[in-house]
This record gives sequence, C-alpha cells and structure tokens, in this order.
Amino acid sequence: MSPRVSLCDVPSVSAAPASWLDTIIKGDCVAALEALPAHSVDVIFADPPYNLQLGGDLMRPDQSMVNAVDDHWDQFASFEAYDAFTRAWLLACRRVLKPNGTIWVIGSYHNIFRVGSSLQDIGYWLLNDIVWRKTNPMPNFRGRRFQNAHETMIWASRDQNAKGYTFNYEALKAANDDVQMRSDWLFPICTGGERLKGDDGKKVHPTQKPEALLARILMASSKPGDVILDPFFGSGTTGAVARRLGRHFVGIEREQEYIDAARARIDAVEPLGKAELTVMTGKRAEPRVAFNVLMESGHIKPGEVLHDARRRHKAIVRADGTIFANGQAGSIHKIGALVQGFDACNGWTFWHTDRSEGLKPIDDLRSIVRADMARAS
Amino acid sequence: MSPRVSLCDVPSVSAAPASWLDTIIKGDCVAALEALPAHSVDVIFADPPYNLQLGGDLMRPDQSMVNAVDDHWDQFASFEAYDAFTRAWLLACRRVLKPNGTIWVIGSYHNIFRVGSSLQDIGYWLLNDIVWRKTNPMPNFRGRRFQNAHETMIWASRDQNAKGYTFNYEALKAANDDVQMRSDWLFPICTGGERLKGDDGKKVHPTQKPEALLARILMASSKPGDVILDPFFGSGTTGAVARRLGRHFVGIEREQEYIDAARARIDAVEPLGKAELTVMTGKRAEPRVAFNVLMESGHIKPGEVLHDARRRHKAIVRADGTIFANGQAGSIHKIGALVQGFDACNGWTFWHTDRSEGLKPIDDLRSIVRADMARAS
DNA sequence: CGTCGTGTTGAATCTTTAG
DNA sequence: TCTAAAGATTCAACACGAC
Repeated sequence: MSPRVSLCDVPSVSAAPASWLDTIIKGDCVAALEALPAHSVDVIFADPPYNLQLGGDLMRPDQSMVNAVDDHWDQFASFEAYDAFTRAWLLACRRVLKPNGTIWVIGSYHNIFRVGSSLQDIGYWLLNDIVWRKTNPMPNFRGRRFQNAHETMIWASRDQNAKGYTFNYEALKAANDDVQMRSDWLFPICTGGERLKGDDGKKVHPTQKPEALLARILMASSKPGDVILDPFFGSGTTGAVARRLGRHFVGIEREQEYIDAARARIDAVEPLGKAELTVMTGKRAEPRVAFNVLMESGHIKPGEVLHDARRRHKAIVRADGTIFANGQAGSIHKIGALVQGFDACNGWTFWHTDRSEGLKPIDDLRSIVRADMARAS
Repeated sequence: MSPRVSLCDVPSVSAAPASWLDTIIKGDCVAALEALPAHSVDVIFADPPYNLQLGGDLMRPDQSMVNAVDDHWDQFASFEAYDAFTRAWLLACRRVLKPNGTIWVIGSYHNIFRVGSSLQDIGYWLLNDIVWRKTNPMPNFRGRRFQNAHETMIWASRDQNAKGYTFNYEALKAANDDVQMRSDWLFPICTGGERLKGDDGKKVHPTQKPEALLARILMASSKPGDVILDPFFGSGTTGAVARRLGRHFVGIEREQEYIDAARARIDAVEPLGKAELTVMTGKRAEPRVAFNVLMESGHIKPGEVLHDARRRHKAIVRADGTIFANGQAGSIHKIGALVQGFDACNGWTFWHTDRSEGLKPIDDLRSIVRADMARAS
C-alpha cells in the first residue's frame, strides 16, 4: 500500500511482485498515478464521476424522495472544469498503461461524450463503445423522457497502432452460443446480497457496479496474472472480480470509508482455480416483443381492424401503436378490457387479425417476429 | 425547392404554407440552413458524416472486399476539422429550431462523442441518448473487437430550460405493452425491398436508415403538421416517413443523385389518414377542470365527506370549493398533502367519494364533466 | 415451507400554468 | 422574469411480515 515506489520503465515483467500490486492506494488519483511506474498496467477500468448536474429534489409518484447522487465528488463548476479533470486523469492513466494495454471507461450521457472526445484528443484509439443495458433501471418518474435504461462504456487502446492488445475473441464467442459477442450487454444493476451495506443498512457506495459486468470486461480483455488498475476504486468491484479471476489489481481511492469496505470485501473473495478460469458468461433471454414492434416491422399496419375471437368487438389500429374502440384509445390490453367491461385483459390472445386465412390472434404475429429476431441474431 | 426564401422571424405560424416546406434544398447544409427562417422547425433529425477514419480496404475472411463508407463527404483531416464542421451545422440548426423544438443526431463511436460534446458546448440540453440495437449488424471480420451491433442517437432540446417540447409519453407507453419506452431500441438495419437500389442493382446510399427507426422518432417527438428538418437528407428516409405520418419535411442535400432518388421515393408515399394518425394523449392534454366546477355542476355537494382509498383520512367539502380536514381548509391538493404529511399530493386521485358504488376517485367525476363539456361544445 | 401483500429502492441532468 | 399553485408521474427486484 505504499504509493512511493521507484520509477522504472521496465514493462513490468519483473520477477519480484511490485509492492503496490493488489493494494488500494489512498489519495488523489492523478497524484497516485504519477507515483506508479510507467508501462506497468495491462487494463484500466475507470468509473469516473458523471457530473450529473442535478437540480432540486425529485419525488416519486408516491411522494418518497429519490436518493440522488449529490456527493461532493460529483460537483463540477462547468464543462471546462470537467474536461480538465478528465484530461488529467486520462493522461496519467496513459503513462502507466503498457503499450499494448487497453482502458475501459463507463459513463452516462451526462459525461460520456466529454470522456470519449478527451480519449480521442489525447491519442487513445477507440476500439468499441459497449452498451450496458439494465434489466431493472430506475423509471422516469415524470414521464417527460425515455427511461434511461443503459450506460455506455468505451474500450480503447493506448495508441492507434497498438498491436497485440488482449481480446479473448474465441472464448467470448464460445460462451455466447458460438456467435461473436455484440456491443450491447444485458445485466441487472447491483442489488440484493451483492450490494455492500453498512451497519445502518444503507448502501456503502452510491454507484456500486455489478460484478458480472466487470467479469465480462476482464474475461474479454485481460489474461490471468495481468495487472488491472481502477483509478476510482469506490467499493472495490474491480478488485474483487480481479482477485476472483486470478488477476492482480491496483485501486486508487480517496475516501477511507470506501477503502475499508473494499478491502474487507476483497479479502473475502476466493480466487477461482486455474481450470475454472477458462470461460464463463452467456446470453440472457430477452423475448419481449411489444405491440409497436409488430407495427414497426410491418406485420400490422395503421388502419387495420382487429376483432375478438367471436367478432363481438372490434378496434382500429393507429399509427402511434394504440388501438381505438368505443370512443377510447389505449393499449391492446386496456382496450381489450374496456370493451369487455373487465379490469384486465391479455390483448395478445384477445385481439385477432382478419385476413385471408380468417381470424388469427395477434400473438401469432408476435411469434413470427420472435422467429425473425432469433434468426437474425 | 428554392433555397432562397425571404428571411423572416415569424414563428412559422403563418397562414400560407412556406415555399420551402416539403421540398429538398440542394446545397451545402450550413448555407441552406442560414437561408431558412429562424424558429421555423419543430424537430431536426440529422445523420451527419461519421468521420470513419478507415485505413486501407477491409477484406472479409474470403478475401472479398467490404464496401466501406469511403465517400469523399466522409473524409475529414482531423478531429479539429470534424469538430469545426460539427459546430457549424449544429449552430445553424439551432437558429432554425423553434424554442420548444428538439434535435436528434445519430452516429457511431467514431463521431458521436464529438457530436455530443459539441451539442453540450453550444447550449443544447441533452434529454436522452438512445441506443439503436441492430438485429442484423455486420459481423466483425477480424475477430479483434466486439461486434459493432448498435448506433447511438442523441435527443436534445434547444435550451436547458426549454419547456413544452413534444414527447408523446402516453402513446409510447401504450404501444409498449403499458410500460414506459426505454432508451434501447431494437430494429433491423435497412435491407430488402426497403433498401433503395439503382438501375445497376447497387444500393443508392451507403447508410440508408430504416423507416421504422424514423417512425418511432417522429411518433415520439412530433405531432401531425409539424415541420421536420433533415440537414443530411441522403436517400430521404426522414422525408418519406414524415409524409406518411402527416408531418411536413425539409431536406438539405448536396448530391443530385440522392435528391432524385429521394424525391421519387417520397412521391410514392401514401400519407395515412387523420384517424390513424391521432395520437393518444394523457391527462396533461385534457382541459383543466377546477374542483369548484364539480360543485357548480352539482357532481359534488357541500358537506359531502371525501376519503382516501384506504379510508385512513377524510375531509369535508365546503361551499367555497375548499375541503376541510385536521383543522385546516384548503385545496384538494394542499389538504391531501397535509393529512399525509407530504409536500405535495394529487388531490384528484387521492380523494374519493363514498356513495352507493363504494369509493371512487373524484377524478372520475372530472372525466364526466369533461365529457359533458365536449358534448356541449 | 410457500404465497401474498406491502413497502423500499436504484448514477435522475424528470412540469406547467396562472398571476 | 419572477413566485405560487395546480397537477401529473414508476419498473423490476428485493425484503419482510402475515398467513
């Protein structure tokens, strides 16, 4: 845990393990990075402040308050200030990165465009942007925007012409039902037993990342024995996953509270054996097809009339993806319930198209769309 | 199709349709934008050059050549040159945008970070970043990166404090099986019969966007009759979808070949009828009905007791249109908040009448009054 | 031991109108 | 251009107690 190590330009294939390996360095990330040897790190994962720029409090519809990220470390005076901060830590990271090393940075639309531009300006070479799709994101409570259901990660090499960075293409493909791993990943946010909580039962860190996300990142872009650096260590997810996967880690963190929690967490991790390190991960099911998908894919057209199985009721499809009957518009479920006088209805089985083959439930069309999607992917 | 129209600052509610509506303007996009009146456009969709920075030709494993986007319009000498270009057209767009207008920009990791930063620097306010997940993306042939399976769109308002931009939240939600629309969208890329092809059988435009994508964008963020501008019109997907959905369009394009293809394509589009285009709206769009109107119309009488849904609280209606509980009188909202100990409350859904049918929210009475008003008018 | 109902929560740039 | 008031708004998990 001593940040003061002798500077050396050896590409870190030294025999004796460095003293800063598998430790958490307390302090400012730029200063700590500058005390590390150059070209000593294989992969960097960085989860910097997002610069959320929140206004006042936000209330849920039930009048409970949303626990906002309003910590002091997320406050920046301007885009210029945030850019200066971003450039500083990205430059310091680039110095400690091996020539064939890569960096991952995660962010939201508040900051990721600043980060991406800075990466390019500094000389990093973008390899991919990866979308983390959340299975269970927070809703948009006011109904004035789309639900913010993803975050973006940028994967970049140190230089445009960097050769030989690690990318375990074959392993990823094998783990992904023998098709290459895409740039959109589906994971739940970190909740339940994985989420670190203090004695008061409250979450230790406001933005703890799920281990599954880090596991895929490290399995994809590093090898056992590699050195993984996280300049915004927080609750230590990067360290915990690195240790479990047989990688070395270096964390940098300013807050003692986070350091203590991270160290205890990492100490409790049982590293996997060599055999188990081969491969993991897999595809998550995602069969949901909403009614608008049927329209957008051309299987149902605006103006078409839908019937129930006995032709007692009918409804007209509109371009916005709602259907119209009895003077009211709404979802296939709502209108299905309305015309029957019920509280609820499964519109997929209730409503039918009436074409040359006769009445067919619209659920049949959904099956076709699902088959198309499966064949295409 | 005359780019030279007289400059006017009228907010475009002029009686006679402007001559540039539903036309394709030939020329440089910044010059053409500067010839349009200020504050005249509701929604902009822009698909700018991606600045792809491709090195040499890309070969598939079978040594066939990938038909990369290497047109001259996609060549920029440096990030600085691309940024200057980006700022210029984004500034010109901002001038023609109505105060409550919004802009969509689509891009890939090559350019979207430059675009997003420029949007923020210029003063646009980011509303969402939307991920277009492709069901059938091009594979990564080299196996050195993740399959690039998505593109990113940024949705932004003209200013941070812009009020009243169009977002058809309720319709999107209804079409999405009654859950709010997320920021990750799944669509196939444009292929098959939809893809414009020349006499030689080759695709007319290298990056033709699918109509389904534009349809969701326009259904989400515009109304029938709105003006939709596309400064990089290309093969005219924006115009074709706008026409079909009953919106006006303005396209700007430099290449005569694209203009010809787009015009023929748009001319063949059959606009949908008014009924199919009606968008489902929620309570926000309903005329305001104050509580005292319920009393004046006899739907609620002074002295009646209101309850919350679980009969935990009650209040008495007074002749002046206030209600009384816990020793205080005030609006249905204020007293609803008071009895619950909250800062705010929607009294329309909180308070219920208790008559022969049991508890019913007073919002139901408001619906009846609205229906009466509609019938009378 | 389940099931059901209730309550809590997560990186959030989250309203509109009248006066 | 202010402020105050009206009024609109949530999805997937998890935890916990009751039964």
